[in-house]
Amino acid sequence: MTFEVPAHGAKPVSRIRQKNEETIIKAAEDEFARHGYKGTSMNTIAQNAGLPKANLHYYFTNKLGLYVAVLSNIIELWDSTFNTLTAEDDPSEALTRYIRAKMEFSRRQPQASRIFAMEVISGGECLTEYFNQDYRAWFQGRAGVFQAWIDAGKMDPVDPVHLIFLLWGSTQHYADFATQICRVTGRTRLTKQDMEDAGDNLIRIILKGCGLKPAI
Amino acid sequence: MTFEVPAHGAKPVSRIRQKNEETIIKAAEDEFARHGYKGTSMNTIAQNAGLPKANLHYYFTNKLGLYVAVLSNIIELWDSTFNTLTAEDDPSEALTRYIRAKMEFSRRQPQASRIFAMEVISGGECLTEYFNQDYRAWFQGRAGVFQAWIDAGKMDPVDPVHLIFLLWGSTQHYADFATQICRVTGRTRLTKQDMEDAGDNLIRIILKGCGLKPAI
DNA sequence: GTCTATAGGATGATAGAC
DNA sequence: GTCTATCATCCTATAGAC
Repeated sequence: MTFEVPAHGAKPVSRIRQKNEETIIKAAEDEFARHGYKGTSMNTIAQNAGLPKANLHYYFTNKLGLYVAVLSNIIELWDSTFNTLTAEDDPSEALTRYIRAKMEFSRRQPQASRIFAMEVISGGECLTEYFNQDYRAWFQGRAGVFQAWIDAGKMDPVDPVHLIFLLWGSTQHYADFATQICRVTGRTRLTKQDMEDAGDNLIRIILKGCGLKPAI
Repeated sequence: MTFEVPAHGAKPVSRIRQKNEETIIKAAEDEFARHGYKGTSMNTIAQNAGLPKANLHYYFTNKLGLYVAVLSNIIELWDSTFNTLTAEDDPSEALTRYIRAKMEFSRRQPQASRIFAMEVISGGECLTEYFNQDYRAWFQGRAGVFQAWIDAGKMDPVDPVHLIFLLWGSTQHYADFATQICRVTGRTRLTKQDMEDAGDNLIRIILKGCGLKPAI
């Protein structure tokens, strides 16, 4: 268990506040993923969190504030998955690891993926802070890793930027479109095995498509 | 110009009704794509359509009715793009054509793609009619085309079902996540050229990844 | 810190004149 | 078929007692 050490001058975060905020954010995540920002009411979140509605406003002032808190939470998770690749890595191994990590994310955090997707689809106004200069630089850095591999003759000269979109689109699809996938394949939900099969398939096609030998 | 020939006993569809319904659906599409179902108000749609709010209710009774009408419209477009592949086709040519068609759809009908995506992400309750037995059979048929190619030794033994999800996910990403793509690449919008480059890249990687020689 | 009661605003829907 | 005026509902947010 870790203690919150408040910065000098900042208010200490009480144990009870931390716990309640977590409960509320969790409940909010489920609702926002299912019904979008507007489609979610503070009332429903309060019920799912087992707290009176006024408490949500006590902790988060606004509905928008709560939503942004949920989004920030998601983005922390997002970033943590994103920095596994370096130019020194073996391309096959690194790409395999990355695809597995993204599929694992789609499996374990589908709501997070969906909230992020809905936010981006509807213009992503709450993500302007996130989609800033740093983000663009970070993205160029990621693309640079692929470019380094290409320049070293380790993989085909594909467009690194579009390769990243291919990786994102194909892996996130399993979280965001799970409903459609289940309907079409006659499943009620996607099992761990389903997701691993999907990941293996992506790894096989994308690696070969980039002129890489499978690392497995 | 085609005339609407009403079925026996059905009400004739007046010229003015047809025109107004089109105007309303178009305005509704823009709003639903941008703000989702709940986030869209009949008031705003009416303003964008240049009609008084009460007219919307005259033509569509419900907000839900209007939304379903918009969705149906989208699904017609959807289906028309989906039946280009047959087992007799050359796999490389057919896949190339299919990816191009999907990218063209993402370019020309991004709102349609986004509305469909948001509906699926949030559970797709309005699509239960669409996601029916026929849909599943149709999907199996599509997968069967790939399986036939595999059985004939024309391509690698990839999982046909997951290949379809790869095609869908990677192409739709360019419509649904256009905001993120623009932010990250420093564009204000995706041009026709951007989309063609993206399509070419997908074609190169996916065809090679399935053991197919490029058809171009 | 917690919770009830309620203000204040927006929205879907309809009645009814034209 | 068109449009104004209005109702009823729901939701965010806050005041104020405990």
